Amino acid sequence: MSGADKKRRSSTTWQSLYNDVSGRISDGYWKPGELIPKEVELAKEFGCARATVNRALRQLAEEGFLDRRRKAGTRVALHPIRKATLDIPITRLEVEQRGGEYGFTILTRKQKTPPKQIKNILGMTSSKPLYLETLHRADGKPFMYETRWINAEAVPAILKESFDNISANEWLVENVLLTTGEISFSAANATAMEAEILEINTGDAIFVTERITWNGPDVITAVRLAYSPSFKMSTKI
Amino acid sequence: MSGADKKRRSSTTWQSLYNDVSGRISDGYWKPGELIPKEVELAKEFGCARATVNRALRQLAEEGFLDRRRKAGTRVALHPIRKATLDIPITRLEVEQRGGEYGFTILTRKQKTPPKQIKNILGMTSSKPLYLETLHRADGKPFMYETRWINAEAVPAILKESFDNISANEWLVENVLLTTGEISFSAANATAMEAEILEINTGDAIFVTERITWNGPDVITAVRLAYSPSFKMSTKI
DNA sequence: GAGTGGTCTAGACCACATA
DNA sequence: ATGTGGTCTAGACCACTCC
Repeated sequence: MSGADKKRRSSTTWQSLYNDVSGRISDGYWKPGELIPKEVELAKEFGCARATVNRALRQLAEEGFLDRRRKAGTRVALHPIRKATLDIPITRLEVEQRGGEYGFTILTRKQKTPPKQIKNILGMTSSKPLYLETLHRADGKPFMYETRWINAEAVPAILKESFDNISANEWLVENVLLTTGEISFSAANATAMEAEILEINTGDAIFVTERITWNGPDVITAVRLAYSPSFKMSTKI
Repeated sequence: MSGADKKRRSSTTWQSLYNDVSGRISDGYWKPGELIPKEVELAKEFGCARATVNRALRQLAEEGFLDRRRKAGTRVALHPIRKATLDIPITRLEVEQRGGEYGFTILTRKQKTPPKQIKNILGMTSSKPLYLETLHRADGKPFMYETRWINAEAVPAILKESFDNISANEWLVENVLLTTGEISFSAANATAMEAEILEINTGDAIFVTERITWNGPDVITAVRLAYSPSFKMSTKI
């Protein structure tokens, strides 16, 4: 080996290995359910460090193409579960990304006793939660109708916010960081009231997302978003 | 330092660092938009290797909480875009995970000239694509109605498949690996025909997902799934 | 040009699941 | 008990960006 070679980087990057392994799966060289060589062997075959192999295989496992288990080794996934990643931006950005001009109106804002269903979600609170109804608009036209309950005990500062310039959505995102939550998507027929607010017909199919957000053990907010019928949520997989 | 200490693992793992950094963000020690210390500094502060810091910060960045750029450093995300990851299993598993017994019926199966809209998606093909309508059932009741176009040129083997024991969905997953695609979710009012098939009322809101799947440059399949009204898709974020 | 994150290496120990 | 992936370290070079 010449002196000029002694510092030559291996040309195997984790991404190139990722591609090579992908190729072997997609062209059937390794079949679903099959055990693939262990990290040390792949490292030797590709002339790179085991850490590099690990990086590539971990990525493929995260994406659902490989199943990895200690001692048992790495297998090609039998049922590659595709994972679709949806970005959930604040509504203002969602509208702006679609090229619309954002606006919103607070339709209702008061502290009130929640119905039992919401009470169960928010848990025991000594003070009444804040209830908000907001109509979000794109280019002046109704885009989405939001009904939200906020646990005033967990976020007392919100009672002082006017929401003149910032929606509850955005306020919470900026003031309550690192939350966890559950989100669901479904379809519903617009009620008469929803139809009037969104300027559509009663019974029109609307896309609904519901979210419950926690900060540690405390429920912060429960929200239902009813989108205008033309709404479509999409992503690459 | 005693001999017994010389091999003591550092107690800083990338996950503990992940939690520490998360904590500093959520309790406001580092605020949105703020530059946080560089990797070398954090490594020194936490007494670990830079690679460990990198692992923790990379994870937080992937999850949208940090913005990282070479030279510019690492900042707390201004608008932490939450990412919801949806698992898209094959329909059989989807039904079984909900505790139902899976069944399906092929309602239509023929090669035919597609409407213009589908032709645009599939691209120029010399042979007619395969058109399939499938009703998927859970415990015998309609669960989801699938209409699918398959590019017979890209997957000629599918013309020989009877689909007696395996749905088109599942066949494609097992035979065409490592695809890319686009997926969208929306709501629609059931047409009279859809209502009859799903045993619901015309106009009922149904949850619709549409997918286009590529294998490299070739479109493999375009499919529309119309779910029974009670369907709700949910995930943690 | 210079600073920061991105990645690779070689070696080591650890944790977990299987046999 | 043993084998495999999971992780950590210390050091190095690279690549992208901002100035």
